[in-house]
Amino acid sequence: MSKQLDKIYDPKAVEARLYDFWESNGFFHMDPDPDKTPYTIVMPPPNITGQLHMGHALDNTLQDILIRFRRMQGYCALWLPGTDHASIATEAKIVAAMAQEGLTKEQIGRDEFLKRAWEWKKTYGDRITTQLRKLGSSCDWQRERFTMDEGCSKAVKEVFARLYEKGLIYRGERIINWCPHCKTSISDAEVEYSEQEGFFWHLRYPLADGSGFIEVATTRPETMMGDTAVAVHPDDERYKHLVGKTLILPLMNREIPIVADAYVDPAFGTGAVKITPAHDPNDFEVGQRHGLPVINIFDETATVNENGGKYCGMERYEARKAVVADLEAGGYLLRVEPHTHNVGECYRCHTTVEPWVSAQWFVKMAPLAKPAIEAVRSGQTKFIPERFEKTYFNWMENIRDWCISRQLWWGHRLPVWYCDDCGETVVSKEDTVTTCPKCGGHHLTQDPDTLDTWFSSALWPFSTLGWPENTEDLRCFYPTNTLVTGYDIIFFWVARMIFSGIEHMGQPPFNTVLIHGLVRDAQGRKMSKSLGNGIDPLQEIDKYGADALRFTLATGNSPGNDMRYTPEKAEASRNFANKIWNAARFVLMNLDEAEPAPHLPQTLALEDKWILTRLNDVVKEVTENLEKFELGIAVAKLYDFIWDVVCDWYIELCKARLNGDDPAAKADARAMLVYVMDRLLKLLHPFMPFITEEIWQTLPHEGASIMRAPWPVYDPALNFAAEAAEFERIIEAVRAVRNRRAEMNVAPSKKAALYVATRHAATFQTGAPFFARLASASHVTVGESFDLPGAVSIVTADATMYIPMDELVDLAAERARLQKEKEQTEKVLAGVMAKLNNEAFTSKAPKPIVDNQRQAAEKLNAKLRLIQESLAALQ
RNA sequence: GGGAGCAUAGCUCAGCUGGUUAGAGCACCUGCCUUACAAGCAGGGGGUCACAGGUUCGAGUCCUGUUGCCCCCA
Repeated sequence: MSKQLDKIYDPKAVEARLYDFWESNGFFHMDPDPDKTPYTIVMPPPNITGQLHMGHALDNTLQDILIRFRRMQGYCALWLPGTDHASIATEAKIVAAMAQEGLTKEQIGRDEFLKRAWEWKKTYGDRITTQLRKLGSSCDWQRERFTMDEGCSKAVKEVFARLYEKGLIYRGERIINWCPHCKTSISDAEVEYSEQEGFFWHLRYPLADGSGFIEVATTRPETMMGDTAVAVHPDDERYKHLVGKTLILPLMNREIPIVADAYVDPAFGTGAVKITPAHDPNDFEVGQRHGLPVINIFDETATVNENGGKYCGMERYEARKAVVADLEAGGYLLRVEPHTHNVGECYRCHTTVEPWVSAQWFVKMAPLAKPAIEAVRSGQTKFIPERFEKTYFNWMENIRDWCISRQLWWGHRLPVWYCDDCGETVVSKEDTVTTCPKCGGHHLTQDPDTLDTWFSSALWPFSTLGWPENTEDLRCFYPTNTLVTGYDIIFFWVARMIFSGIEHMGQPPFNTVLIHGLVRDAQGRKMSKSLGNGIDPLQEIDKYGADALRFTLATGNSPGNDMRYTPEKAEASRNFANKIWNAARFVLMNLDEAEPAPHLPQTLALEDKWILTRLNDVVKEVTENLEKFELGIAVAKLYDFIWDVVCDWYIELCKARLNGDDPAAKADARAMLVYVMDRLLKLLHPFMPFITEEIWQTLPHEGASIMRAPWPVYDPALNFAAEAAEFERIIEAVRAVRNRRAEMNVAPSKKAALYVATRHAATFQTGAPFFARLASASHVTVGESFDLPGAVSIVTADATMYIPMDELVDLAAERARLQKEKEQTEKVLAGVMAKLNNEAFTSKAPKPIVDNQRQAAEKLNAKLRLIQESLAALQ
């Protein structure tokens, strides 16, 4: 015995050590290599505010599996990591932290605030990357990037300037989504809608000429101070005669027109809608069409401003109460009915968003969306699963211009200056602009706003590779290959990367988007901070090991689907790790000091040919599954093969030779075990990197690390289909004996002689030692037939086996059992024969399927014959 | 209102382009400390694959409809 392993695998003892070993040896690093095909993944950069959560764990596990697989396959495999400045999320956290000290950002000013933000980045940015290391992520840390580092900032300015010059970025006074808590605009994608119980207030707006009134219904009475019209459908007979007349806006005593607009649904409510262009996106458009004034009644905190008359200074919900009370007092409130409606919330702080008119910067989407749609339509970029392409098309085809300016301080400041002298707008890639290109003035002020955090993320696949410089990295690794991410950020990020890549690089940023779902809790609920049901992956790593966590996440996963995480699954994965560990212990304890590197022995036993054939199949299938991104299927196959085939059978089979007297056979068995383990560890390495490395290093091996070892390849020379099938006969017979003994409650320790009557004498002669070891046979006799009255008989398609155990045999029970087995076999055979006797089946079904059924029938017939013989012998 | 997904063993889920007698893990039952592993070994019970039609030689798998549950978009 050369080395010894503990009885139980202890992840804590190996993970940190192996990670350091990999990282310090540069095994994660990849330089452009003209002799290799590149394979690139850019990591979705986690926010610097974040802790590693299950979503990250899943996302990065999948990426790591793919990159380790491709690296072993010999690709120039680069996984580029980094973090995101997450403007709004980070700023909110810093503001909250400052509030603890009783400070506001206005008090300390922009420069001081940014200083704090960078300190924050320094403190918390490293936390998440440390956590990614614990997971085993084999990303190239030498290339780690940050969305606000120098290179990314340069790319941002470059893109902004280019798009501005092309007229694809513009500034405009528009209605946008405003978060009164974060005090910034947000994009359409950043608004989440939720159903809320509310009310429909029916109001009476009197006609100016005193001839009556119009009834309007609204969910937001407090916005009435900003009403500038009432709209009805042009074909609505009820109101046709009123169009063009004016109404007196209650409480405000302002005259507003009645307009006709097809936007109004006559069947909804009263068919008359109050129009508040400043505070409703649809009303804004109606207002545009009819040239209505826009009266903004809220300030940046959604508090009523001076346009709101006596309600000035009231917060929006307070104003609602006051307005409703006054309407009621004035006789304008007709009735109130309950009503559920969709309310938009800020995706960061969940404050109800206020539609608000303000001057913002936008990206003109139509020209960018068109080629981005085409790239997916043509298959240049594929989504897995494909159905997400529909989601993507639907969004891209109905996309509105992207509001990119944010009234925040943490982020990329707009590269825009305004000339104080002549009012010129200057966009520049330079850090500062001192002279106005129009009037030559020197008084320029930079726009105080920053960019939407997703503006820089959209450039991630090329900004991280050196763009706008034409670097070697960029030439080698762009376009990247696979983007792995959740369906929840297809709009935020994936779509924007695609159009950005096409616009600035001339081709889409990746060819495959592998979409995964959410990791939910045991009850299927979304893990969330507010529910407190989040499971900390680091705690799970601590309990079960990183490999077990990874294995769990990979096993339960199929593309696009959510999964549940339960500790029981992690436990099962840990048990699997321990199983491999112990298999390795067994191999190890049989090895000599001087055991050579993995190789095949000169002489292959029948069981060797069987396992090599099976292994070969697994190599082929797992490789294919991984290439098709069927990671969950690949890992399940490995699990089954390693546990059920190698551990439960092959290792047990090898014990016959290892414990025998033939030194040559012993050496062969040892070599085979080393060879098989070597292959298995390699196949499993992408999923369970730590334990596979630890074992691989202990066993004879070639190379410095398993993570740089070559991926196993299917070898036609090692395909022994006929011998493998021959060996399966033995396995089937062993199973049948065990089964029979278990039924009879015979303890394994109670050995008994076994007589095998078969036409495959040679095969069963070879299998004799296995019956002894695996089927509690004290002695095995193989022959053509035996006359053993009163013995227990066991029938397979290839053999009838007898165990003389007189004291245990109840002849009547034995007959009943055989009768039952006979009936069962007949039933199955009948099903098969029904197919074979069906002319339509034999003529139309593919030949292999028909042959398969023929063989099945043959086997069943053989078995039936043997059962009948046994029954006859019992008479 | 538009679109997508899911429904398979008690629980969690596989089942890829239709093809042996529908699988796994956990749970359950029986027997085992067989010198790698009790986090284990051997065996077992348990499913009208949501429902109703259809296509096909053949449907858990494809089509249509129904029901239920979730999700996204407006």
